[in-house]
Amino acid sequence: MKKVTINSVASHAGVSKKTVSRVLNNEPNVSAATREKVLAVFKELDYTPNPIARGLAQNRSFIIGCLYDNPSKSYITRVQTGALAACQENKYNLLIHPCEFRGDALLNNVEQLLHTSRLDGIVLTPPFGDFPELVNFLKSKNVPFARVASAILKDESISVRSNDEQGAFEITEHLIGLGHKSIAFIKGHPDHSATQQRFKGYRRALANHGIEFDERLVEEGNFSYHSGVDSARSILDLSPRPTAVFASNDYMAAAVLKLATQRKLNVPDDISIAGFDNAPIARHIWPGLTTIAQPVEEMTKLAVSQLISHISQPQEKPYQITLESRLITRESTASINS
Amino acid sequence: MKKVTINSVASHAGVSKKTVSRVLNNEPNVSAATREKVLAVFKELDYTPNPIARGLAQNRSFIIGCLYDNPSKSYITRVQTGALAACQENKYNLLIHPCEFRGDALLNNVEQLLHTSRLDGIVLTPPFGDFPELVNFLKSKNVPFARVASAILKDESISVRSNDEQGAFEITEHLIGLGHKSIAFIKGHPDHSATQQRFKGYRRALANHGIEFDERLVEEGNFSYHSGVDSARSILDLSPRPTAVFASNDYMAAAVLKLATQRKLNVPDDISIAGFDNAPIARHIWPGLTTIAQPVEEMTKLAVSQLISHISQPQEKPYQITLESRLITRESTASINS
DNA sequence: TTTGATTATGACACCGGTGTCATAATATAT
DNA sequence: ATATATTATGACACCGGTGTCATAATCAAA
Repeated sequence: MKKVTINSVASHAGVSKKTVSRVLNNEPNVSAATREKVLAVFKELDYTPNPIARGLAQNRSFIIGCLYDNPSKSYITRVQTGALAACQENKYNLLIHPCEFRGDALLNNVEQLLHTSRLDGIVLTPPFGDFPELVNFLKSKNVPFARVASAILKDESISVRSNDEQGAFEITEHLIGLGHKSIAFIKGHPDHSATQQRFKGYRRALANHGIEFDERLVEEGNFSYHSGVDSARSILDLSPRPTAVFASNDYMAAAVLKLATQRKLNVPDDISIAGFDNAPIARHIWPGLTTIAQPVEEMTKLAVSQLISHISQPQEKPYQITLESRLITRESTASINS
Repeated sequence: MKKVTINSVASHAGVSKKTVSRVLNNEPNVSAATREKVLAVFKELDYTPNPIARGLAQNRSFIIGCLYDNPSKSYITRVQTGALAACQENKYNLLIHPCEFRGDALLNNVEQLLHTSRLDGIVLTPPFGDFPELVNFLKSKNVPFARVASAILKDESISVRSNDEQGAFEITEHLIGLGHKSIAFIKGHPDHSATQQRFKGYRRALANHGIEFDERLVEEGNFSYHSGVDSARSILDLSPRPTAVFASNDYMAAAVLKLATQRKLNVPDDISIAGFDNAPIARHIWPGLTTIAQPVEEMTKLAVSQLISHISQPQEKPYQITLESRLITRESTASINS
């Protein structure tokens, strides 16, 4: 099976390769007859342009890099799904780059990545979108990038996020509506802007309902299941014990649930537990976790689409957008009197 | 900042670009002095060869595709981690390709993928390594591929797997050792060869210990949590109820655990539950699941390394290797008398 | 019909590497 | 010292596309 290139198409169609190239790229100044002829040869020979050659000529790789460092596998998978969807629509490839570095090592690692892989753009998923050094580094290198689920920045960068503060507010309000007044809170990883946002939402809900904020009910977690276990221990040891716990993500909430169950506490009768993210585990455990669902795939897809169109048309103005999240109630939260 | 290419290096070092290329690729016939000189210029100019140009010249993309369709996000992440490790060592990129197609649509989809992305090779993760049509298709197209966690094939293809049959045997034996004689079994997805292997291990353990195989204790699942719920319902409705359940993966085992707990059964006192894979959920729930751990990252890394070296040195004989799995006991299984 | 503007097309260089082959430089054998 | 084998190096074409520019073909206006 011989290779089909632009040259074979050109000679087959009896035109120059440049004309074939014009048809390929929908450039103007090709007569309808010629266009038809060339398109027919495309079909006949089953031609697909070679992205490598195109990349060399245009100094592009058609590859988007996706930077992540997240303990939640399900979150990563959702991010990838969204990013892939956008890439496939635009004939781009996605290069995944898990990365644990911080500080200078991070910048070096990313520089290395850009240098060797010749990425056309890069998606920053949490927490990377919230590292000013990294964002400024990319700006200084003129590398197009998009930020997903990161804090709003007063600049021209592409950013798609969801309303963490509002989600946390709603789920806290849900607990308050069930009669809870002593609601413990487990924070997420301090590097993630979502951590601050969710905490803010929690406090705003308390304030809105005249419940005094109590420092002792707040634990520092880092989104990992393990950190949730530690926080859960402290919270369940409190006396009086809070009647509800709101953990900043579902893994930590699951840890609270596991520990509570180990201690023969009944959830939700003895203690209500709420999470965040609607990770698969939220419905895989008993009782199912009340949580907040975010459109992670959609966020990422939007961000990557926008990134790609920005790469092709740099004049286009990038946008920042915030999507809505949604409260999902399951069995882990109940009225305090039930 | 001007671009550094092989030409700038060549003129800077006062040699031809071909000589620079020789140094780059560690080719022979370069004098030590020249080599030093060129290497110094590499450092001085911070030169990295352009993989796109190299790819065009050698008709390679330096991209490995990873085909998957698996309900378990954690499994996918582990596969990706292993594949990435091998790719990075060899300066390859990994293209991830989730794919739900079957039959002809699958072949078309893969052909499309190969055509447009110019992959140098492809990794088949479960269940794709067990689709003869796909394997034969790749062979006929002369596309290098490696199979991960798939059944042994009597051919020359690269394959790395773990011993599912033995793992299932051991965990079943563990249950038998605890005194269980009525052990239900939930099968996995029929497309996966692991499904048959695990079932075989279960039956072999029963036979080895003189326990009669009982068809009624076997349920058909598909590795998804949801299928586990259905199977769990049937099993828990049996009368007499089995004293133990061995599910072919942890998600289905978690479903059994959830349903049992909902029905106020005590695990493991009323019923023991065992899973397979050692997914994160196995230790995120209470009680933690007894399960079999497999070296998924290592398997995939080995497979991809082998694939890449096969691409560079096609004469090298590909190998098939089987790695060991390991029993992990947690709280979900206990002696029948306890 | 002639002229000028516009559209269609192709020749050719270029992107940044690698492969082939000729030749220059050096080492070894006679 | 000469012939021969071996090593080192560079010139040049090529991979498969795109960009630039010259020119041919077509069309509208004078």
